[in-house]
Amino acid sequence: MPELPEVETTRRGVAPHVEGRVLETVRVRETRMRQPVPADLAARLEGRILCAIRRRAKYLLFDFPNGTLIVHLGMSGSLRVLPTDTPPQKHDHIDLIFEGDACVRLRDPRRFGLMVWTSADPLAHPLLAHLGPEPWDPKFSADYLTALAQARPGPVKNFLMDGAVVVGVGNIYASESLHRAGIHPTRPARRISRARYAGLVLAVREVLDAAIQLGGTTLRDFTQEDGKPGYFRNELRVYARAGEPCLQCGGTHIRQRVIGQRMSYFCPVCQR
DNA sequence: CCGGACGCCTGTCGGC
DNA sequence: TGCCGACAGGCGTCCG
Repeated sequence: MPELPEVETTRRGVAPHVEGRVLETVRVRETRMRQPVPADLAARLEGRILCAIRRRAKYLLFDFPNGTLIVHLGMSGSLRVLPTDTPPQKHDHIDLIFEGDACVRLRDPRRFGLMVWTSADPLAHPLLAHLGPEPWDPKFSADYLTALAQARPGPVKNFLMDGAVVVGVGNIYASESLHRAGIHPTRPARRISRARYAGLVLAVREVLDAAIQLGGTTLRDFTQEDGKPGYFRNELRVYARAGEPCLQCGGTHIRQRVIGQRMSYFCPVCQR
């Protein structure tokens, strides 16, 4: 899926087309997602103005005057902005059709994503309430990571991908951030110094910022709102590069190994 | 409380 | 060429 940069890319791409516009029609072709798409979605949304699209972690929040549509892209989801008369293809599950011929279309082949409604504060919704800080939140600091890590004997990669620690860092950007910070992904989180966590905080922000600038990373399913892929794939230094030379040291080939049930990539020389 | 294993889905790819 | 298993960007749940 979309990790944070892909979700933010989607938000930035979609928002200018539809913010401030009336949502005229909701078309749901498939309700079977991670959670069922609510049957009353059209009744709640049609005729309402979309105030803004926010992002929290990997969730998109479509704010309407009467509540918020919470969208998650799962592993294979994407949103496109298309002319209203564009015929849907396989796995195009939901259309939000706005005035001015702008159709926001959700495609999600694996249906791990979701689209649910809340009339209350979306940040207090059970899906969002227990999430950790955004990567750019000052709270996400070396002191914070060092303190949390003391209770975490497991691999730092798992620690970094835990949404209660920091949000938005998935499998690609965990490997990339750890490589840039020179930290081995299997190193126990509690065995990492405050100084190295300071470097990791910077590395995470640097990688995510750069990825957002390039429209995210497309491995397979992800597309930007206009259908283009994310170009950060060309900037990946370790992810999916097993066997290739490390761009940092040049003399070592990138290893791959399953850590916490997820494939991980690292340079055994640059990362300790 | 924690981490680890597993399941949810479909599509694709590599090996035989 | 076809079949079959492994694997894929996430995350909630269950179990020990």
